[in-house]
Amino acid sequence: MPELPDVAGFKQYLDATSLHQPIATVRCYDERLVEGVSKRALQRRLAGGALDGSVQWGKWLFARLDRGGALALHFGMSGQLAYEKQGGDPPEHSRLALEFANGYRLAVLSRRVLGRVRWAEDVETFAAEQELGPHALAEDLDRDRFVELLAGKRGSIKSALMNQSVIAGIGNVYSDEILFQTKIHPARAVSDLDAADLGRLHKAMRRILRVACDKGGDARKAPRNWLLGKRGRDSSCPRCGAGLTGATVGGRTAWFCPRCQIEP
DNA sequence: AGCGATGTTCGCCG
DNA sequence: TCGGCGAACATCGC
Repeated sequence: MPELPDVAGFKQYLDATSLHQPIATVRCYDERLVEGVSKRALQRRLAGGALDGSVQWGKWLFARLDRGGALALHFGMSGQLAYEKQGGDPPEHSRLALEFANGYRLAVLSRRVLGRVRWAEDVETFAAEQELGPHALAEDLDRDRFVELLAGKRGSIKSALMNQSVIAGIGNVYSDEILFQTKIHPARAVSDLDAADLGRLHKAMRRILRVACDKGGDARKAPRNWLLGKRGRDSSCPRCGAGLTGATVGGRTAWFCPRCQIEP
C-alpha cells in the first residue's frame, strides 16, 4: 500500500491520535524492523517524552519528539499504524508499539517486515544520508526544478519516477497512474521526452498525488477515470476501453493502456 | 503448489 | 558511473 498518499494518510492518523500524550514505554515485539538503534536507546529517547508533530518526506514518516529527534518510519509494502486501547494482544504483525500514559498505544504493523524503523536526530540530515530527492509534493518542487531533477537521467521514465533519490514518494502504482494520465509509455527513455512532456508529467504528478492525499490514500475513492484500482489482466482502459497491458519496466510490473500510451 | 505483491538493497554485468 | 536485472528479504492470498 504505502506510497506518498498512503503515508500521508498515516500521518493524518498519527497526528489525530498520538500527539501530546506522555509516552510511558516502548514495546518492541520484533527487532527485525528496527535498524541502527537499539531497543534500549529507543526506550531512552521516547519514554517520558511525547510526540509533538510529524513530518513526511516521500515514503518516510517522522514522528517528532518534543525533546528533539524523531522516530523515522518506513512502511515497506505492507506497513500501517493502529491506535488502540492497551490491554489484550496488540494487532497481528505488530512489530513495535508506543504505550501512552493514557492507556492507549500506537502500534507499528508490518506484515512482511520490509519496512524500517530508525532514529533521526534531524529530518534534513536523515534525508540527505538516505539520499532522498525532494518530497514529491514539496512546496518548491516547481516545474523547473522537476526538469532539472530528470535532466541527464538515462533510463526509463518509470524508473526515474520511482527512483527515491530523484523524487521521493512515488512507487509502482502512482508512477503508472502519472504515466497513464499523461499518455506516456512507461518504457519511454527520459532522454526522449521533450519540455512539453516533462511539463505535463510535473503537472500530473502534483495533481494526482494531491487528489490521492485528499482521499487519504484510499484507492477505492479514486476517480473512476483513473488507472488506480483497475490494474490487472482483466481490466480495460477507463479512457478508450482497450485491454490493459502488463510489462516489466524498472524491475516492476507496469500496467498501461497499449492504445493510449504509445510504444517508445 | 506456485506465483506475485503498493519497497529497498546488493551483487553482477554491460 | 549509471542503469538494468535478478535475487533476497517475509508473509499472505489467489
